[in-house]
Amino acid sequence: MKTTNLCFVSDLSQHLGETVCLRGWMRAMRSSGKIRFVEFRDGTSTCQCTVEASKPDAFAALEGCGQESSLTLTGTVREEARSPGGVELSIETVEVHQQAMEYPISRKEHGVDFLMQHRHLWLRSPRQGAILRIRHRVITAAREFFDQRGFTLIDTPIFQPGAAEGAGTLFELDYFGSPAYLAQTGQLYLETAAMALGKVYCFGPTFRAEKSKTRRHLTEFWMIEPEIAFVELEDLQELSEEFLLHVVASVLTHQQAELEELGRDVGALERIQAPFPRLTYSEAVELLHSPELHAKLETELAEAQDAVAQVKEELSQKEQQVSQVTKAWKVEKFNQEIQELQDQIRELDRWIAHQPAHIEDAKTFQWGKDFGGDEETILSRQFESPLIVSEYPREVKAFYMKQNPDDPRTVRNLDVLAPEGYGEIIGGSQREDDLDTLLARMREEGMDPEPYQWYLDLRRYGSVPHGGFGLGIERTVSWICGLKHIRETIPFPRLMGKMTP
RNA sequence: UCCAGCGUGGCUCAAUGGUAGAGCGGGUGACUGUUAAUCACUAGGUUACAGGUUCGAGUCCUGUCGCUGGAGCCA
Repeated sequence: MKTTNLCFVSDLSQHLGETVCLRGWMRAMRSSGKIRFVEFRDGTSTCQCTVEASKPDAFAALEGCGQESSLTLTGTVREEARSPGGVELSIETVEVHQQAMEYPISRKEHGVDFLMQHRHLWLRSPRQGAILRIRHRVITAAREFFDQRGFTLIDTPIFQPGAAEGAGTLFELDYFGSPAYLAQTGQLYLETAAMALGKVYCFGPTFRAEKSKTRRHLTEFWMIEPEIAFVELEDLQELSEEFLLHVVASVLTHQQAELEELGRDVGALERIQAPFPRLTYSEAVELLHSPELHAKLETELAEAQDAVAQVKEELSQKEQQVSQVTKAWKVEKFNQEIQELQDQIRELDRWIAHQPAHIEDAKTFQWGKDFGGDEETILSRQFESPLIVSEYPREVKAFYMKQNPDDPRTVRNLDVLAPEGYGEIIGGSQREDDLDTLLARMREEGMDPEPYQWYLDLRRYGSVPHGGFGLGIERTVSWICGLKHIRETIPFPRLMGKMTP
């Protein structure tokens, strides 16, 4: 498409006084008789454009254009205090590519179900755009981190013959008459590549058939997994720390505008610093049992009750204000805010109601159990930086994790828990590199070693200490963006019972 | 799989068991500085579905389906 002086909205302010051409979509149009205001977006940003009746062709061209009509606009750029953003395009000519009518997503509030059914259009909204840009930054920063350290990208297969972990969580499919499964990790293959190239990573989709309907789960998500020869648990702890610091710093450097669009508390991200707190599983259990923690949880409970009182105060103020408002849509806006406050109160109340049970669970937590979401939340909320928990009981972890030489009850693994209660974003381990120990462990799990001969070969031919971890992209994005639900972190989320669009 | 909550115009929501309504969005018209513009007029409904109770059901009861959140499992 031939255009002259093509320009993007994001750098409009560098073209003051010039005649430029913008291509994009109409987000909204307001009219005041002889002047029309076009809110215009082109994928980089949004700006206000105006056209006056003194330009009859351009003025008429916008007639009948609904929200999301596609347009090419030419006009002059000028400073304008009355325009949001301070810059405005005075339109000279309008080319309408397509007149859109009755765009389903209005600028009012919508329910989640409706938005999810219109996910293909929902992506056009500013908030979703901001999340997708941050997702891109997280992925770019993650790859950059490993690339700069001499890692080689290895693509592991998505069709896989069996499970690395529990088989019940895999999607089974028919592979020319034989059962096959969608990958839930590239790890076993990655280990072979680490023995070939030393430092490797994979980045791809992974699939879990878990029937989880929560704000933290997808059935299809993306994971980046490094795997390194000649490393032990302590090296992995350090690597995961440097890795997360790099990703967070990169987002803070490049995506301030997006974090602001999302209303993210940037301070919480800025306060993250090395060294991250490190606890062994046993220390974490001790922490759960400690009276200091219980006292702190009691304090949190009291604070939450104060918070409820505060929100209720705010609520009654709003309810008073609403009676003085006459415009119907403003009343409705107030009602929406009131609704939100009531939701907040309900959530806090639920948290308060469960808190005694949480404290009790923490007190009575038994060594040997895996941490549930509640324990993870309690632990990670004690720190401002991500928390590294290592050396879990062997029974609750996968067969390939290296047995702890100092304590055969535990393995040399690590989980990294994001702050603010976002839970596990990294899971990994040093791998069992001794053939006999690994075989014994597989027998313990009732696994047939036969299909794993290729994997066991790594322990026969030049075995070395090695390990790696996996970072869930969506959980990381969810945490960095401060989102309530993981479904907004991926363009087309796959959830239990949801495949379209 | 289990527990809880919710299904009313395209969207967001109202409606003591008694005539189904508002705002937004759509359409028509007015307005040269709008910021979810404003104002006037207008079209739009088998209240998720199937039974039941009742003189009368959007509202009460039973079942089905769908959605949402949580548990378990996990990144």
